Amino acid sequence: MSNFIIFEMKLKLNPPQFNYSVLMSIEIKISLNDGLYLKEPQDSKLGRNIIKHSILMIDKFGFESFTFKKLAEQINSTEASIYRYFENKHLLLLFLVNWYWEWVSYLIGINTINVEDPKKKLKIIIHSFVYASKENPGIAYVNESKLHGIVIFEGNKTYHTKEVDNENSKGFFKSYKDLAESVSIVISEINPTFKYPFSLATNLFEMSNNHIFFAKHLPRLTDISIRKNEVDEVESMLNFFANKLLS
Amino acid sequence: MSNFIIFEMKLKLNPPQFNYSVLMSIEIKISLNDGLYLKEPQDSKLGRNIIKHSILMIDKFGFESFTFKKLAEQINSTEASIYRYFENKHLLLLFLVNWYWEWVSYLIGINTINVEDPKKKLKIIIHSFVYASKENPGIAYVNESKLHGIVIFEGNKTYHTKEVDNENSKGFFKSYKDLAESVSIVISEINPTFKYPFSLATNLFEMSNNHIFFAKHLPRLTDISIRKNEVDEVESMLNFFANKLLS
DNA sequence: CTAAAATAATAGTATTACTATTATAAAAAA
DNA sequence: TTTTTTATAATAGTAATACTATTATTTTAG
Repeated sequence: MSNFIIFEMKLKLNPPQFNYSVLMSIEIKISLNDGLYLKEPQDSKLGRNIIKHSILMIDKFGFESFTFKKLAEQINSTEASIYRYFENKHLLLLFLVNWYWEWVSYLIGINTINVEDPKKKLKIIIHSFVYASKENPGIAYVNESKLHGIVIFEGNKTYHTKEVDNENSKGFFKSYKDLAESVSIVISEINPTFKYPFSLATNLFEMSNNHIFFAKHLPRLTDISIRKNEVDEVESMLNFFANKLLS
Repeated sequence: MSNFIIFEMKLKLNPPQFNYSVLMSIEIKISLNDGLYLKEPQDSKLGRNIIKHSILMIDKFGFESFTFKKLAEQINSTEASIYRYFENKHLLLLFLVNWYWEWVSYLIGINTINVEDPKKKLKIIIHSFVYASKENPGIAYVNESKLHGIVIFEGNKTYHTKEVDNENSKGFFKSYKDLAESVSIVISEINPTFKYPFSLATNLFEMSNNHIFFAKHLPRLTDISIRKNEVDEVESMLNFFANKLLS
């Protein structure tokens, strides 16, 4: 697992001496394939700013009209400085999406700890797919909710390029594949004779994103409606599909 | 239905007179929402050339690196002339993808004529999703097989843009929605109590394209393998999913 | 044969996606 | 503390892209 946890202790000495308080903060750092960036953005203020504001800007204006120049203006830096962190905007998007895949894996990990029943596990997995954004906001420079929006909107542009095979060989999709595999294991625990555990795993993930999108933008392509709570409905639908297929 | 058929008769008079032969050709013209183009490309030689070679070039080099300039060079025309047919390359892609959706609808239409049993109908639908390209090549200027490749690779870029809502309101996705609806009707015939006929319809279509792609480029995301015949396998998988869900 | 329409040729513009160079500021090492 | 290293900012420049505009030439239709 490429997630790890840093415990950081801050000692705040209020004047006068002896009258002090101790503050403890826990921070999760998700570490990703280092081919995705030129310089680890999570380790510097500028880097974290790039992450933070690229999420906000891509969410707001869309990936196509997002440029490093505009981002630089936004964070009062320069195009050249951003290029020292990311080779190009496609790899920045890939970084963000990988971050999201790892985040979902992490959520599934902590929420299924001590859960034995694979059926319950799969329910939690489905919940994590749909509600990944609403969980406790873990990292200050990542708005998980908007990042989820980006994954829904732009996620599959990361692999629908002529560079897939090349990038795949460098492990740029490993986080997604690991996620799919861990889900497929649960699926096989529920029904060891089920022939399509990987396909179902990815399909549940893709379907979750697709139908949240369809409900909002192309409602005639789905039975989910935003009039009710669309994410709840998507969750029920995925549970229904999974249960029926694995029964 | 926006498909119609033109019967055209060509009379070839071989010199000398009286020694003649008659040649009859049937051509299908798929007509699409006229907001997709500035000038109907199917009605002129240059227009048909644009369609033909844009399919070949997008399939070969990918949508991102496809430009009107390169296309113009390829067909010995000019950028400006292409712009008289299509406002921009995104709308050209949307035109092509709509053409494909209509083509699949057309195939389903002719192949399910006189078929009563909705289960058989759904089987034919799934076969059409997977094998749309291998059916009789209908139109000289469209390489259906490569167009299917484009839909697999670039299809969902057509709606993952900030213009979706605007373009949807102009009916630019009508062909897809009509296709989904016609499939959903068959699904409801099979099982009238099934709660997600539209979702299943689109999911079967998307899944077909996704898993053909995954098998080739991200094999750990699917159970389909290219070692065997991947399209056949996808077809079996979709049939299994549909049958199980509707049972 | 003429008029109208379609296409080609050519030129030009703002923006994008970068690369390169130098100056300055901040952090780490001596 | 000073020096050295490293990170960032400022500035400039380039090839390609996604167009628009204008005029010339060719094709088609009446």
